[in-house]
Amino acid sequence: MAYWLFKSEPESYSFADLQAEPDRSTGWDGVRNYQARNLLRDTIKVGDQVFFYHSNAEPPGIVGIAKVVQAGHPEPAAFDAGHHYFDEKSDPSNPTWYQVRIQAVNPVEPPITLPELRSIPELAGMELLRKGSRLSVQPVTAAEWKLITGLAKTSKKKKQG
DNA sequence: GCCAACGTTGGC
DNA sequence: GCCAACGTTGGC
Repeated sequence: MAYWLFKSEPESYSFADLQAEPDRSTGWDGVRNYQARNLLRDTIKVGDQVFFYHSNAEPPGIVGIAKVVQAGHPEPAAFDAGHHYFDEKSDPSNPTWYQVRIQAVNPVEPPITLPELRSIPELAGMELLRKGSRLSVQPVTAAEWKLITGLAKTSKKKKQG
């Protein structure tokens, strides 16, 4: 069991969009970075848990939790000539791009914002907070996961009084 | 294999 | 909208 953080711009695909899917799940397609592709193809497994992060948002932050329901498999969109993610250089017999399927578990309400994450000394080494970090699929350590989900519960209790 | 040019990401 | 940081491309 491992932990990950997936970035998405809410304007293109939000956590609400994921929750609105018929089975609350989607194939995580459109990743066009080889480091992230390798994680999708080789490393991410069924049952792994995922922070759903909104980038280019106001504010950016973790807005939900999802889980992996299907491990890495070739990304169909890359072979679909009509699709935005079509890649004519990708050979179906040796696919370039991979996806996993994730399913919404629950929203994080209120979201845990980027400034909030930055304010926590224990998270100083987190990939997301690294200067210049752009990886859209990135590992999260068990300690980071535990700490952040703990924050989510705390803020939820506060909200409920 | 080097590296400049270019495109993208994503916080601010 | 700006721009720093990064990845990719392509000329040489």
